[in-house]
Amino acid sequence: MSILTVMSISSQPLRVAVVDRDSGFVAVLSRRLERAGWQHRVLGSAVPLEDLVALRLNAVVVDPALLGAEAREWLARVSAELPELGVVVCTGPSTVAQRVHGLRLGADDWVTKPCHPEEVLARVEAVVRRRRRAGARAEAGPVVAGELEIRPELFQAFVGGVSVDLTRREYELLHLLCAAPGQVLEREEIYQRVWGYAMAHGDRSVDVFVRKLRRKLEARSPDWKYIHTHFGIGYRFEPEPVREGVPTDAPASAGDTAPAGETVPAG
Amino acid sequence: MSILTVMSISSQPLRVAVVDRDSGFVAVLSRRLERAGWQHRVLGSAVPLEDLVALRLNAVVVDPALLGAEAREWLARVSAELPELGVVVCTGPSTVAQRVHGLRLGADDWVTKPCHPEEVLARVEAVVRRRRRAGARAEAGPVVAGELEIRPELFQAFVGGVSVDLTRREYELLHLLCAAPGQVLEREEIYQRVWGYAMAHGDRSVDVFVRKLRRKLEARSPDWKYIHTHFGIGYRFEPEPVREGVPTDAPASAGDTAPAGETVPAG
DNA sequence: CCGGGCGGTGAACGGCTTGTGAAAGACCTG
DNA sequence: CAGGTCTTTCACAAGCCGTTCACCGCCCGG
Repeated sequence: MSILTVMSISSQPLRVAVVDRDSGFVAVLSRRLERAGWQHRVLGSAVPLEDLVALRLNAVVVDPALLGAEAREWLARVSAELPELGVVVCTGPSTVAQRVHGLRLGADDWVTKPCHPEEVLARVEAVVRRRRRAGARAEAGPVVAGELEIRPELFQAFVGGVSVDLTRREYELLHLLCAAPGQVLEREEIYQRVWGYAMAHGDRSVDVFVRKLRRKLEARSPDWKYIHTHFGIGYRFEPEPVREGVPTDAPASAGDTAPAGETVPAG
Repeated sequence: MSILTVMSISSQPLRVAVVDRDSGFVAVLSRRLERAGWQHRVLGSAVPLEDLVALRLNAVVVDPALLGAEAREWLARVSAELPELGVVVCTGPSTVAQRVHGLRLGADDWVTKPCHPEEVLARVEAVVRRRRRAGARAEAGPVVAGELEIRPELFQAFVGGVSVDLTRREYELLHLLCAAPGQVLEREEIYQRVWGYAMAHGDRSVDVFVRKLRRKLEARSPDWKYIHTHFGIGYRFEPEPVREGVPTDAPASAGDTAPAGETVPAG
């Protein structure tokens, strides 16, 4: 219980529609939603998809009994046409509901009444969280930086087309650096954005992970340097790596005059 | 109510023939079809294909018991000559072998009696929808990944042409993984899409079924690794499996450059 | 030239995640 | 209702990863 409360507090308010006629259920759930600070609207019957769009909802809690025989179709359309909208089916103990569920209609989750409002909230949150993450990953286009390629939709990084095995932190750190090529990122900011909270004084995690990344990347393309150190500040990612050791003669002279740290790519 | 309007627009009435002699079943289903506004016709025995064409049907619900010895041929011909026509086989208790056999001959789906008329309707709708956009989408098309092949129309998987005995959950999990080769899928997403609802905290079902799949697959092709673990994230399926233990020397240099991590499948 | 601070690096510890076998429970079948 | 299969849950083992620490080298300011 207390856990659920904490969770709903920590998450930002959501916009939810409840499509149900069970007055008792609606009343309890409604109160709970209000207490969580979520904006919600109770609907006595299903509405056209267009109206759902107009409500700018994050999720909808619906009893398919109100949808009749078209429940399946409705849910399928919502799922297909409103990818941002989470759908939690909330049914009575009927067996038909279970069959419908078995037929995989397109809802994200289901709850059987009677149930705790807490549970509904928790499931709605889980569904929305998942939808958001999936959407974000699908939206975030691939990042290409020289031989290096990051594909968020695959959750993977590639060097020269070959996938690099990265842990979660490694991947997120590399993604962050790659997304801002040529830009110097302060340690504090890196930590904040990868770890999600403020860096404690004396924490060396960022350094250690930069080390790990360097090792894994340079194992693939030796004598290329992707991550540069800025003393007293942080790190910088270079998409067009500068060859170390042997300075590539031709570019070297031209390169020294102007571009050294510059982002200006092959162009 | 408004939803009904939406629904009737989206799922237009279908034309269905029911080939069955089970009077109880036919009566119930008939009434339900009428209520859904579908035009339907009950046939006491199988009819020549030409007549089916004349009826301009969207789908046919048929008990193969009525087809007698010609059941196989009939189904095969329907499948071959009437690609627009969905076929839902509705039988009494049958073995998996019989079902698979029927599906192999061209049926799109099957239901076992006794069953809820809702279920029949739902399956017919699904089948018609699938047929309508067939060909273009690989929705129900076979998935081929290296030696592994998945044929949704048979509900079966094959390794090197030999079928693998999989349970429902195993099959669906493998299908999901295969459909996204090279992609890292998070546990929550896997659970959501295979189980159909949100994963509860601490649920280990995905792990257990990955274990089962690994065991069955690797029993067929030892020292090949299909399913890779991404610590703290989820799993990834590799269509072009990497041989474990001994790094294949010759292919290693050539192979590393291109094929390994590539996601781009055949089509 | 020297010293202090900062970053590089390797290793080790602890916690958390996953692998794995088995038992309990749900479901279907006969 | 009995028997089997499939699914879920549980407990323990194994392994990985993230963090921290210590030491050393390097950069920068004096």
